[in-house]
Amino acid sequence: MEQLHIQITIDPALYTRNPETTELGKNIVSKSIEMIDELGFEKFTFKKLGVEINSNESSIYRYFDSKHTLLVYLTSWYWSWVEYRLVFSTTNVTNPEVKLESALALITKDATQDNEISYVNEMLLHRIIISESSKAYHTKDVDKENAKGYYKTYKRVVQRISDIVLEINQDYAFPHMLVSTVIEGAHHQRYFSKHLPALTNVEEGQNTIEKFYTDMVFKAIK
Amino acid sequence: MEQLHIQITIDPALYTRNPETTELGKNIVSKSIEMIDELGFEKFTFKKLGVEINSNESSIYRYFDSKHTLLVYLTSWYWSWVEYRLVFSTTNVTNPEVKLESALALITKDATQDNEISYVNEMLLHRIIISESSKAYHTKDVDKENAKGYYKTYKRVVQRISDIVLEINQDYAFPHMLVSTVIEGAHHQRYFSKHLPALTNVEEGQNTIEKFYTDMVFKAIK
DNA sequence: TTATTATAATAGTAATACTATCATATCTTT
DNA sequence: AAAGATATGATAGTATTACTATTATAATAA
Repeated sequence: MEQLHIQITIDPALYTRNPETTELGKNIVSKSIEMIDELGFEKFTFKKLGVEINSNESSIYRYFDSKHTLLVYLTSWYWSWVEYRLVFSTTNVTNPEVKLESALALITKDATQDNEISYVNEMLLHRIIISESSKAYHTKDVDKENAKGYYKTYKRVVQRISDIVLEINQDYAFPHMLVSTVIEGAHHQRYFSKHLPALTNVEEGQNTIEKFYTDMVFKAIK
Repeated sequence: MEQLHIQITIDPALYTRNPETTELGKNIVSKSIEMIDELGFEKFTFKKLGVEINSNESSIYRYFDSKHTLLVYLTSWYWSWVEYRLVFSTTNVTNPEVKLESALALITKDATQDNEISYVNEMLLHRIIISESSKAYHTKDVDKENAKGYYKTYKRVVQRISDIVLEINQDYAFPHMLVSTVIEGAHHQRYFSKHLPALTNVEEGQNTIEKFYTDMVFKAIK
């Protein structure tokens, strides 16, 4: 993709100090992605992160008030990034079928290295989203957090793709369900293919996940 | 459903002492379901459970060696229960389309109170599965635990329904993906309808989730 | 140069997820 | 009925977690 020097803007509700504005902040985001990928969210701690970036636990707390909000921040970042690429790849495309195909490719394809934003490793982030992101909203505080706008960017992506679905068939009754099923499903299938293959039919290097969901969606809305 | 006095058998790998064999064990299972539903998995602890059942933390550890294995135990129990009802509702049915419809109803419908096994509140358990069960396999230890058979019952349910799909269309290439997509999807949609309604099109009392997935599956495999 | 702000270092707290030990109650076997 | 085995309960202890609070120091802006 072209180098556009875009900036992903995150809702200030998700941080106490904006990590994008300082070196320390960017280190926190950058290294936390690596460490959550490596340790898993449960074993990742701000103390360990502090050691890795030669900083201090207390300094990290000035940017994020808990490791939970950091996770929500990362998922929000991820969905903003998806939204950007979604808009980029669908504007000026008139045929809604073609648009939907690009959109589905975007949400079902394996992420490839793509260094648009220097301090975020999008490939690792994608892996975190697959294995950890559901923990962001499976909390007893979902409703409170939803009210604060924590999940806005995810909802916006679902809305945009649902709109494309409705362009193709305005009478289809379940566009949001269909789109969120594909998004969550693609994550699950990718996780299952690695860890619980009995739950999938994924074949290496065959784009099975993309094929399966593209086929499913177009049949569903016809 | 008929009272058959069935017993759900759980793989001994999932407990250190079989909770079904003692009053204390049954209390642990019973009350843990209530408490996980109420507090969420993160805030639930063996200490709090001990207080509630007038027993002791250390006694609970004699049945389950961690709260994580207790969660896996509960999900395994749930899938065994689903499998039992699945077999019950599909044997002697010759038409595979009818079988698939029952199977889909079973995995997409809202659970109703059904006191077959006295000490397990299946309705609450279903709610736990919806909001907490993905935490059971989103661990860094999945592979190890999978090797120990922790997710066997879930896989068996997926296999059985996949077999029905293949009875209808033996050339369909993605039966396991389709079935696991529906199972996970139905849980997500039910959770979203309560907490993140922008991601669904659920309408109260309309069986939207069942309708959506039934429609989707039959179109997909044709 | 002073004032402001950011960061680092240290200490402290309540809770968590356990493990270990020992006493007591209960149940089984002879 | 006594002796032995087993289950449970009570208590204590540990390392770690997820923070909060305080103070010192370094870097930057007015």
